Amino acid sequence: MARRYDHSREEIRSMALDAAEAIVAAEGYKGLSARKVAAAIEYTVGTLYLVFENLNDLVLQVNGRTLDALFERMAAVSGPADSPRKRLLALADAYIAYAKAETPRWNTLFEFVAENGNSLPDWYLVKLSKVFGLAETALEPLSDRRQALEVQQAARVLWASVHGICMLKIRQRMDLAGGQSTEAMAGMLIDNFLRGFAAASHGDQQTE
Amino acid sequence: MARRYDHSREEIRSMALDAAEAIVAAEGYKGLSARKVAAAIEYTVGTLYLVFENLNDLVLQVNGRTLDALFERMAAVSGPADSPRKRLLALADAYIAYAKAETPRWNTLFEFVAENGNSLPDWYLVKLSKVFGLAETALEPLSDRRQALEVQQAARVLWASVHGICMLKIRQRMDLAGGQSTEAMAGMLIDNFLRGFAAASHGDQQTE
DNA sequence: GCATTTAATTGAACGCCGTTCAACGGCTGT
DNA sequence: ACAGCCGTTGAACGGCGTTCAATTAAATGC
Repeated sequence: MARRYDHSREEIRSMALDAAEAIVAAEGYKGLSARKVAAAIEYTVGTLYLVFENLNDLVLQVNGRTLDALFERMAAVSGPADSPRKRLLALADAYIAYAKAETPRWNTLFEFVAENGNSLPDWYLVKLSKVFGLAETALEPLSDRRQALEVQQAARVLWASVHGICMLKIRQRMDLAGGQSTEAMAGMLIDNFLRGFAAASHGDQQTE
Repeated sequence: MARRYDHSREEIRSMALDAAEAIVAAEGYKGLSARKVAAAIEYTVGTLYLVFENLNDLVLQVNGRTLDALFERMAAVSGPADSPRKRLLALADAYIAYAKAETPRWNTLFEFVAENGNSLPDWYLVKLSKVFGLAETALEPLSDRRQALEVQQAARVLWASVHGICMLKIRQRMDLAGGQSTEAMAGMLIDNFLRGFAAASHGDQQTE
């Protein structure tokens, strides 16, 4: 049995990604294997290696799709008419909602990363930047009174923080949150950070 | 070759943990295997399973040690004479310094977690709480003017956020930080959050 | 219409992995 | 001297990622 040509390379590629996403959603990152993906699309392992460099590559593509989905969901709630605070809260809620709804997929985003020596391809970094960019865009109106770089840095600090809160809650189901919901924690973060950010004029220093 | 009795169960246990820590430090979590640990302590795989439930159990113990080390380092820099802000900044710096110095060990803390269905044993949660507790203690002086619960929640939000920042920087070596150092990002977070937290009296709401 | 080339696909093979457990053989008590 | 104990072994099982010679159907040339 060879030379079937039922599907083009591109078709096989997307079938494999679909199958991999389904397996991850059902069994998590750990449950994913080349043999399972191959079986699901009714090809054999060898074929997968014609289309993907290796399993890491496949997972990276899956994560790329996840980042796209995340971006879509977040972009949909970010109305330009709203205040920075409202936009950030909406973005955080959307992020948290996605992480809760698609926990295995979201987890895979981070369970994977550390493996290949910390070097991610450019196309992946671009997708990541797009997600971060939403927070930056939301904060942009503040650039009147503040240096643009500082606002950008604030957006990234805030977004990394929202992610940290989300991580804490979802990964370890901890009672370390003091009884707050993920959304409430993110809200507390955003409110206090923005209040502090607005209060400080550029160059201010706290001394104690 | 049987019945050597060179070492007690407890000795084997700690030798295995030492070996596992060394392997993780050298090759990361992914490089760890039961066979490698066994070879390093000059026993065979079977023996490991008399002393640990399974490999997950072994890694959990390793992570327990990591949390202990983290706590020690952080506790050492947290002087009660300092202001909450200074203490938090010092804690964040110590946390970041540990994560940088012992990156594979620190990464293992989070690469492991999601595996066993999100249930962590009590002794592990206690160790985690101790680390979080340092941030809570640092913020305690604020409890004069604020409800104790709110201060505790703020500490946890802040700590999860510091972790998120650390994660972002260390796991993906990203330029998504806008050129700031990890310490600068954590400092920006803490300064703005605390300024905002101090400015808001209890029950205040931002409406826009 | 047949033979040859081409390339898509296979699946066995390699060396790993976590985990289990029947068997081994020094040690201890009698 | 012997039996039984039990700490320890290591082969075995099923699964993993990855490779690549072999297979075979389609495309091409004649």
